[in-house]
Amino acid sequence: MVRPPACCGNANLRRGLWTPEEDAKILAYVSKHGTGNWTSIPKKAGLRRCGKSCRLRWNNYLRPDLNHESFTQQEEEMIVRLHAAIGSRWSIIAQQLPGRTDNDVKNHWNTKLRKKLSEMGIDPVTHKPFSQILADYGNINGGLSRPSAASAAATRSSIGSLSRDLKNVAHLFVSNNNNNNHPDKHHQHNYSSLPPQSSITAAAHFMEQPEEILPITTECFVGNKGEGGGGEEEESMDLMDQLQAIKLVTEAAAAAAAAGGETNYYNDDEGMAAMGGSPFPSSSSSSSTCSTAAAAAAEMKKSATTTTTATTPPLSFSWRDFLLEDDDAGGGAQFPPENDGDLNVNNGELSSSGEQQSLAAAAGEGGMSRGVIGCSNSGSADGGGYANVSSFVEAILNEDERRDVFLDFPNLLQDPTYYH
DNA sequence: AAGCTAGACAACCGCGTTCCG
DNA sequence: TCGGAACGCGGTTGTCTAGCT
Repeated sequence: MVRPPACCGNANLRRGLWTPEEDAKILAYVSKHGTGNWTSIPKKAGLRRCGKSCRLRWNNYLRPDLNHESFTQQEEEMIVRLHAAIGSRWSIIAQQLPGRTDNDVKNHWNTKLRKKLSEMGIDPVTHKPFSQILADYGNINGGLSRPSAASAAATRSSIGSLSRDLKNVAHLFVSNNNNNNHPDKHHQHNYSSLPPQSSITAAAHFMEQPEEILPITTECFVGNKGEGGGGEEEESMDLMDQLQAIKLVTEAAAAAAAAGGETNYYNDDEGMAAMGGSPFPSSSSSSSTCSTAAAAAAEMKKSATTTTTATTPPLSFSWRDFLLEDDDAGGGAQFPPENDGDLNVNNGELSSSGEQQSLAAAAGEGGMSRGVIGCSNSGSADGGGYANVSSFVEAILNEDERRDVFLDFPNLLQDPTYYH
């Protein structure tokens, strides 16, 4: 029999949905004192909740830097791609989506994206077509014939080398950015001497080396996290570094495609049709193949100021990209996707102006449904309903509390990193 | 109008990890 | 070094709403 957590075992503690009054209390308290020890916060704030519940409420809903609007197309792409790469590591995926929590991402995946993929005939777990899974199953039973061994091996080789290359590029990234993060000098590749742009060249070069055959699995990305003491592999690469590696390689693939005159824009009408009958609207520019942080930031800033522009390139995204077909698929599905897989900068609309949006997101009309502040779920796709409403925090705090907060902590409601 | 159902999402639970005395 | 508390994370459940019959 497992003993319930001490903080939650008290029968006098409230559970269930939060009331606006409770939200106001915790907001007022955190505004003044920050988020220290969560177990003591409910008591000090006058809440009959356990600390864990308070922390969850704060992290998942009340934090001023959260984006309460519906997920954008770019965010959905990011989620699906990252899920294909690393599986249900929601917190890591959420880190790539400013203003989103792991719970947000997880819920959105479970309610929307998984279903979308399934409707497209793609297994949301393996990101392979159901038909291929069935075919593979048949193969296991000695059934269906496969394409020529030569072509299959070639494809497998390129994928295998890619998985290795991801690690190599990640090391490059690590050595370029952390300088001394890797204790083992053996892993400090020469590429660290290359300028940042050269990483793309290096990555592209890696992708042409088929001499090693390694299966590409999620373990290629997460297997050596070192979590729980299980990291036997000598290269204990941080997952965020791995994500950066994915980014680099996808950039390299995009650059290679561009050099070869290939584009992947709207090249999958079938997939688009499956997603709802039309290509995704190009709600913002995400054309960045920029390789430097400065360029990415500039791109992000640019896109943040435009919602729709006729001149911005169409979204370089195909749902086929999300297929993780292996050897005999032959349908153009590749990993990584050909187009730009920039993991960090695609959400310009959320980042630079994100805090203002998130502050305003859940207040205003429709922001108080279900008796819980901010459960608007209005899903206004253009966010127009949020532009001029008072902030989310303001909506919760009453007049006096608000005044106190602004007087005592003028930066609180403007700096999303205030608490961290 | 009432009942039913599916969708959406907030919140909880349990477990592993990290922190700290 | 050890043990307990705190924290973080992923899976699951609960609750509410909207739409349909």
